[in-house]
Amino acid sequence: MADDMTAHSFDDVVRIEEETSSSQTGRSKPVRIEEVARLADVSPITVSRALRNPDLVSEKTRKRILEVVQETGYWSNPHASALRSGRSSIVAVFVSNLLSQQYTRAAQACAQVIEANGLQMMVGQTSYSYSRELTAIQSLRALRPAAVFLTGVIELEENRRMLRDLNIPIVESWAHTRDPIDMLVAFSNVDAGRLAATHLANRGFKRPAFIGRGGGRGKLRLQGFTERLSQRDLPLTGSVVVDQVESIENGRSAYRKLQESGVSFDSVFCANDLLGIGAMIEAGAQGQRIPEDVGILGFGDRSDLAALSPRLSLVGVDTSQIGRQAGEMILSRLNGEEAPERLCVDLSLLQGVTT
Amino acid sequence: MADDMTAHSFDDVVRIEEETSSSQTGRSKPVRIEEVARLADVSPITVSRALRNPDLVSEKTRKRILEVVQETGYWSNPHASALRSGRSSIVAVFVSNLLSQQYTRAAQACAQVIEANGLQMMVGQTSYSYSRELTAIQSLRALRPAAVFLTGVIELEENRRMLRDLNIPIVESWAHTRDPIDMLVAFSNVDAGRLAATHLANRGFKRPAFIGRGGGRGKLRLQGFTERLSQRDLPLTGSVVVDQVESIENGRSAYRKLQESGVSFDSVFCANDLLGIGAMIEAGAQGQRIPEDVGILGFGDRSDLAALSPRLSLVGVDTSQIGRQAGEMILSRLNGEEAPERLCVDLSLLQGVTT
DNA sequence: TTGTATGCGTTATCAG
DNA sequence: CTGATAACGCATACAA
Repeated sequence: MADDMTAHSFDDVVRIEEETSSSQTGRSKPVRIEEVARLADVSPITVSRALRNPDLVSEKTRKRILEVVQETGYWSNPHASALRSGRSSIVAVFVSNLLSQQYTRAAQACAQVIEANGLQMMVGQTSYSYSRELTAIQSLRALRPAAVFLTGVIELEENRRMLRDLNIPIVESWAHTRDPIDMLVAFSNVDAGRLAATHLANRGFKRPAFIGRGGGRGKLRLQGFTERLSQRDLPLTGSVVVDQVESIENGRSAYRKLQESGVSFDSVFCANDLLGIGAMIEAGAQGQRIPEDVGILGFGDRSDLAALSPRLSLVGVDTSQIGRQAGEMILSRLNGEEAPERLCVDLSLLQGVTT
Repeated sequence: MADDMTAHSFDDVVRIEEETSSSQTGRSKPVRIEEVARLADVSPITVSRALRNPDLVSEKTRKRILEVVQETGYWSNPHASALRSGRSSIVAVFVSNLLSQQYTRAAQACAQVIEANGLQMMVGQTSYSYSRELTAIQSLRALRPAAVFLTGVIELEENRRMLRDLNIPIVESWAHTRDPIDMLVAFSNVDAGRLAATHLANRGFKRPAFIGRGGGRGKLRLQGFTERLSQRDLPLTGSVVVDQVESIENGRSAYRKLQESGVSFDSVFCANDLLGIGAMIEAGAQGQRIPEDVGILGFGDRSDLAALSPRLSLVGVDTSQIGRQAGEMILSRLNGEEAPERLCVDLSLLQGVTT
């Protein structure tokens, strides 16, 4: 089969010419502030001010300067700026995993907020590893970032201190913690479990079960789930703890495992992204009617799961809201305004057809 | 339901103390090259050389310098370095969409390669928009990146020129094009279609159909599919063109649409990530046996789809290979070595149970 | 409101 | 192989 695949064809890439190119092209040397100053007939420092603190420059000169900036396409050299001021316009964002949309969605939302304000986002990956975390923080520290946003909470005291010593706005997120390094945007994983239990109880299910990870956030979700169930005088009928939660297949097998355990459940709270979809698919494949025979409730990022499997009911978090909030907190602080130290992001129930 | 959700609990975040902290902490002023030089009893420039061009410094002094660097935790200031040398250690990576694992997987792989060599990755998003592309490129240009990697091909001539004028290694990717700006890592979308057709033919299917996007790469995949089918004396039995390819639901509805079109097909090539899963689920839900009643063939990133739906057969690309190759090409060029101008990434067939 | 003098930390250049 | 000197482009501090 391979042999007839050797020659490859060229894909059609449309080549688009610009309409009226007003911008200078082919320029090898970037414009410097000095040239702008010369053309606007002011000193370099006035240009600098006109761009960073417009209020300090008279209406008239400012206008003239901005015109020249336009014409020349001047863009300040961020390295020179950072070197002199000791602070760059880079906001460092550390995601736990670049491959998980939960985190990239937050990063993206944060980027939108800060980029609108002339800051740039730099994404790094901590890979759930303390040592990677350390290296990432070290090299980013050298860049003198203006602020840091993390999709997680830093646990290692040494890494916490290193970040704190930067003396810049730091936003941790994703989970509550008693003493964040600086600011925090979180949702409660325990509440997620409670909300799931409340919902299943309200929908009239009597024998709820649980599928999820045994540690970390999964554990917390189970804790809230169990607690609220007992408040509603319902038993936790069964539970399956899984390690692998990366694929739909994991959800299917966990569901089968729950069945094999012999308990008689009428509903399941699947406390992790893909587990819910897997359980739904497996139940459907077995010919069970949903939600008449069994109710399935998932958990995860609202937008992700709604796109992936729009019929699934789920306890949802809006992770892009986390990123947006983080961005806004950072901006406030950089502008010298007050910013909340701790923000709580709402969980919500997204009603599909499975409960 | 909401009212009993107001109080939130603190999640258990383990706080970990470092064991034996040999590193200096609480240091507010970073060490400068001057101090290292003083302690090693050489001039600053020798320290600089010892770190960047060890060969130019004698074994003995180099050893002494590196010791001091270790002790002091010296890390060069990238801004000062970039300012003076006109080149930073940042590699700019532009992904079309941060939310698509296809691209982030490539970015991640590229990061692994370059970070091992002391470079840092900065991720930007072009969002499939020419103007976003322009802004992103402009602000990144200011950072004087060492190289650029794009998960796509730049079409707008003005943007192409801007990148070319940077005079640094540029890697485009994802599709073939006649004249890349500099280097290219691509796979052939037409070949993907050919490979799909060959596979279905070899497996004995007689009436293949197609589901995919009507434009861009989808079109190219259909082109190759049709061409190869006719070479094997098979008809294209039916085809459904969709715009939305973001969810499994889109795949399910496309499959129904194909059925409603009245044609009698025995297999489908779904030329986009989630369409294949959707078709597989829908066929299964209707009680059709796979692959006896109908064969389903997907297309996409190997690792993504294997994780999401391991049973689906698919024409796969290893997008992390694209990123890795790009990273290596960049490194070669930065080290003054020769690097290939164009690299072709293999497509492969991942055998699941659906064909 | 604007300008002058100076230095941020590094590396290119050239000399030894 | 090593060092002295200057310069990268901007923003702080202070003066006018």
